[in-house]
Amino acid sequence: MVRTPTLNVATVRRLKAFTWATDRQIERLLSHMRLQYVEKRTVLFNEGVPSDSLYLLVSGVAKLSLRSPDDERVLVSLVAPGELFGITSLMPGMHRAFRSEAFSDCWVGAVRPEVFVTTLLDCPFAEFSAMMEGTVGRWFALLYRYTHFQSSSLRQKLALALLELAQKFGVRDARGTLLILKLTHEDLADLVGASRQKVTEHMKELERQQVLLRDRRRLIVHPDRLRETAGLPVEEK
Amino acid sequence: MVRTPTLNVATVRRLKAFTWATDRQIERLLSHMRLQYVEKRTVLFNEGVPSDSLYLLVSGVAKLSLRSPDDERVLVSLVAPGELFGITSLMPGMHRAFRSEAFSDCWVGAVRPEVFVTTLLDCPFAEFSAMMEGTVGRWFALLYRYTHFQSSSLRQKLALALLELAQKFGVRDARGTLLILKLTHEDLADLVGASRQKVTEHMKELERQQVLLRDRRRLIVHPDRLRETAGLPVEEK
DNA sequence: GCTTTTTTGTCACCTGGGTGACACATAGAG
DNA sequence: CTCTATGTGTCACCCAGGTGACAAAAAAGC
Repeated sequence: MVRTPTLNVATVRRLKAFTWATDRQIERLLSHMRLQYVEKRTVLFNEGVPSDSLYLLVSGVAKLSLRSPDDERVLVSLVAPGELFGITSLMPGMHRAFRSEAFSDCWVGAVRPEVFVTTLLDCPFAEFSAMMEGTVGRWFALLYRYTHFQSSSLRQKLALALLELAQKFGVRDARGTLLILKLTHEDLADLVGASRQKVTEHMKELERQQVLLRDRRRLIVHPDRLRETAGLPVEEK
Repeated sequence: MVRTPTLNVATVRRLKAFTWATDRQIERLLSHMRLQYVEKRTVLFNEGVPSDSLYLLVSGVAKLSLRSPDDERVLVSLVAPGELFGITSLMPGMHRAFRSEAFSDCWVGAVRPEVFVTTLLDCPFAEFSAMMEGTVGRWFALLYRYTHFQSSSLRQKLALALLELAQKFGVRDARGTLLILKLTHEDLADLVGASRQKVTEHMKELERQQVLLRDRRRLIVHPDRLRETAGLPVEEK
């Protein structure tokens, strides 16, 4: 049988969590936290599902991972006791970026993100949340790209990078999405961490496959086909 | 000659920046923002320097990059007009993670992070900042690792991953830093995106080089030597 | 326009790391 | 203490992508 750990201010302090908060704040937070036991290998949440809870790892080790195009698991990070995870819940309407599962038997505390923010910061959740999105939201996109790079071929990395560029610099055009930047193959190579020569080869190939085309030194890409060559689920939005 | 753009509420709205803020808030923010012209290829800040400003890209394209062990530049991201960058300034005492330079001629607006937070969120900067560190700080470490993976050999990736694990799960020990986890080579392989076999080979080699040693299934690492094999500057802290 | 510089396209060749296969070691489970 | 499952060590072989080299094509100066 597993003994339920006591979760009080002293425990939280020992875990070095919320070091900036006062005892009173932590007490209030704990009163809203539900403690749960998660057995090794059990999935706590999956990537893609709406994120409505924020978690504190009390004991054990948790694991964040994602599924690559070729259905392998990429281990993104191991979570140590005292760490918060499931942070996508702090941004409005965001879905889980990673799957979380217990790497060893764990005790985790779950809170609603609104409660977390209002008790610890005394500021409306909606505002905080918008602020987070406006500031660190972009960095999540980066993390997303890089974690997905991990298990991808050069072709897929290129597609992923071009997709990100299309989101940032793209304008709709009769022929697709026009990137309002003049990028050399060398820039792209630096972006995906490859050699210029191979980028040239793959770009040529992508052009041949009608995934993109070039008008002088401007690129026009076809996001859906890019998404396909990147090996992403062709999501509709 | 370059014409200075006007920076008013309408411009900000057009850029789709701070969409959640009220006109009044934006006005106040703008009154504290100093606009500057950055010529193509000019460095705005370098990685490692203290971060005391937050930037809004008004026009042009900015570039974030980092220097890899073998002195190549990794292009981390291209910044589009309307994006905020230099976000490390929102976390207490953090240094710049990337170098930022103008990819094309740019106009950027700079604000002090305290002003940014207090005008847009009406909450003490110190608290917000601590909150950011406690929540998204960990993700920065991840981003750091992944961006550095980009240009690294498997050996270096392993060293980088072990360093991160040492920070999270390490306890000091007579022989070095003991990782309080039982990790298989397969786990490590998943973490660095490599095959189990090669991880075995490299771990053996690292053991031979006294970078780490094993006590049954527990690892004891030597952070300084890891940092060295990872190709990081051997920082003292 | 003409010249210089920067990009692009394509080779041939090399190498780090992936794959499959299998023996050995270790650790839980009973 | 034995049995079984899971992890480790080491092969031989293969391939994606790096490297260097160079010609053709575009841009950028002037």
